[in-house]
Amino acid sequence: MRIATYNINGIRSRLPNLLDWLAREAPDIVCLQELKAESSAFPVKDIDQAGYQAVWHGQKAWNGVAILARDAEPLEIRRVLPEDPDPSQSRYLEAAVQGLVVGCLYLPNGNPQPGPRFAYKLEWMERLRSHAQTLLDTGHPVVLAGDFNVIPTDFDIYNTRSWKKDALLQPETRAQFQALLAQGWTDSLRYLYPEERIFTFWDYFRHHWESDSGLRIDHLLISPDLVPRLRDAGVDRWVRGEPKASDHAPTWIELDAG
DNA sequence: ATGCCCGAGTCGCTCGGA
Repeated sequence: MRIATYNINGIRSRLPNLLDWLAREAPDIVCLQELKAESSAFPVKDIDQAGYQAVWHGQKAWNGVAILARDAEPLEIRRVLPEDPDPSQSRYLEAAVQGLVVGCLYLPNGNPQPGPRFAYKLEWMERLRSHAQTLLDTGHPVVLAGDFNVIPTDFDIYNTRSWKKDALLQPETRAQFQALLAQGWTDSLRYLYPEERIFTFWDYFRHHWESDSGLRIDHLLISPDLVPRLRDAGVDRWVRGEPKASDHAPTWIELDAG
């Protein structure tokens, strides 16, 4: 079973890219972020014709998350992070699907830093950590997947020179991410490929895709009981090279049947 | 120290993204 996370950066303008990817890679479960569309504008019919059922939580212009399942129905558990500092932002969606609990998240960017946006990011991470502990305590197999907007280490970025002040790699940001992992979560891609340079995002500036100057910020964290089932992980880089591509590439894990 | 390249809405500009 393959589970993917993909920051689509506008589902309306990039629906063809999404459908091409679904048709070619056929992931079983998909977490989408940055729909940039209201819930009423979610392309249910196209997703259905592609063979997927979905739950989604949109928002006008910004944010927005969805969980898709191929030939299965995702059962919504919640559509807001408990005690979210600003629940008007659609950044979290959780569903039960294929015997898993899947949390789809779009963590705040946090720039400029310092400032209220960065404070909101750290507060959100605090709330995520609290909820993540609750999920672990249930004993269910859980995948937390999404755009974390966290560069875990300097090995996860092509070069830190022009990013020193960026919210994505500040010590406080990294400490929060490490504290999350310390609860018992596994960063699946890094776990399987500790020595590989892996990127999931290349910004539109300065020909960063062409020079492979990327970041690893899209993550799939798995609960302890899923580690023995972790078969493989990767990034569908070809998607980033398509015309009108999102600045993120789909990132996935493969799990053995439970 | 700032812009670069994008999508979306307020629409020919600003804002947020990362």
